[in-house]
Amino acid sequence: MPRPRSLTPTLLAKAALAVIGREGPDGLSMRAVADELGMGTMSLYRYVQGREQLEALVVDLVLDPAQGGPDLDVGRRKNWVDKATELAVRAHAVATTHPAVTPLLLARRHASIHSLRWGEALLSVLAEAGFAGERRAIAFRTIVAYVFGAVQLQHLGPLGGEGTAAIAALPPDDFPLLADTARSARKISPDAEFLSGLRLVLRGIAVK
Amino acid sequence: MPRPRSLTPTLLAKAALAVIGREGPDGLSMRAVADELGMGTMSLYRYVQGREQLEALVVDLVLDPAQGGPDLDVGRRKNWVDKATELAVRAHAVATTHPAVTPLLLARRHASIHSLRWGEALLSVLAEAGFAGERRAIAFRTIVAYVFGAVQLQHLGPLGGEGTAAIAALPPDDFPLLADTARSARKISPDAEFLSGLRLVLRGIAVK
DNA sequence: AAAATAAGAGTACATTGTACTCTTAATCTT
DNA sequence: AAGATTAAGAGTACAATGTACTCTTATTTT
Repeated sequence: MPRPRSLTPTLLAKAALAVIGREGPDGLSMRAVADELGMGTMSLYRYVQGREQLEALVVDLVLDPAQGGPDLDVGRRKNWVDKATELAVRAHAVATTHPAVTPLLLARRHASIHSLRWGEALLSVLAEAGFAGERRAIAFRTIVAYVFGAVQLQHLGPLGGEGTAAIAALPPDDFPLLADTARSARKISPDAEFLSGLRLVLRGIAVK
Repeated sequence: MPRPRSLTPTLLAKAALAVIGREGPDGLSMRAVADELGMGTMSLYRYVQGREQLEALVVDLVLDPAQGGPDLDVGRRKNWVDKATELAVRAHAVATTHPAVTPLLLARRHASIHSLRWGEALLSVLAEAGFAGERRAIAFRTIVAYVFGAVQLQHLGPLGGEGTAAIAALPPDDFPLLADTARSARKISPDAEFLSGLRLVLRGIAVK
């Protein structure tokens, strides 16, 4: 009977994503998204409960496999390490392809169904590999901690980023190893760094 | 010639910490801190450039070894794995002792000198163990990624937390392994979980 | 054509960070 | 001892934000 809705959650999320893309993460506001859609600010509240839920929609959009999120099918690979690597690399790729969304992703990923599906997929890889009970739980949480820790590190730590700037501004004599590491790290691409670290983590889990 | 300052950065940080402790992380505001100190809001700006710097002061205070932050002396231990474990555990302990400060810690740790010192200490442990160049850089970043990923996970994921609530609200049939893992994880204390994961990571780094 | 109902617009307010200006207290000079 | 000096601190004001609440309007069913 009533007037039909003009938006879908996906449309809303895309508008928010466009705003973030144009104005950066801090440019996201209810007003900006409403303007992007040519609507009144308060009209958004017909679709989301508030800003938090809007952010959750963005995260959901980015993580949606149908929209470029991580594909969860790793059936082809032979051993579980390769399968887990594939899942982790895809998650990492998604998180770093949209750098402006990374903070949102880190903060709200746990509320996204796609994120849960990814977790379930990783767990099933571990289960197939024979992990069970507490050992599986630990292995799982360790991988997840590494993946999202690395994403966060990469977000803060790129060469032009705030982290490196702070280090560069310090007396290098007090932090010789940190300076040296920053130099070494400059030669490694973020993707290669992630992969190398991931191999170490998975190796530690794999060894009996 | 002028009137002397009535505050030190430490005093300011302590007031901010008190506010966070009483009102939670979202309760931190320039006004609240000023009230806590019995000053006008704008007077704070004689001591900090803005809110960001105030947050940095809080992080610095929490990470200060002289105030309960991670002690960096691990000379006693025999092998590098034990030393690295000690450093990681201390960092984890600090980060989780002040749960209300955890978000700040994760966001601004890189700007704190104490955090850099911790990094330098960890690197020197790795260097003594014979790691150098890219291998050392990777090992270092891997450990750091795990430590702060785990802190973040623990912050979001405790039983009463938002993460678990979201999982519990879902159709358990779609996420059998996730549900099972949540059950297994409930038996493990956060500290034990952190330590177990850390052992896996360090083992992966140690194996030739 | 009219009624019904949810969609969407508009207004208003509390909360925040902070720019700017004014007042005041402590020190140094004479 | 008194005044000059200078930064400390108070006060005011404003822009940006999230959102509660009310009013209007478009669309579908009767």
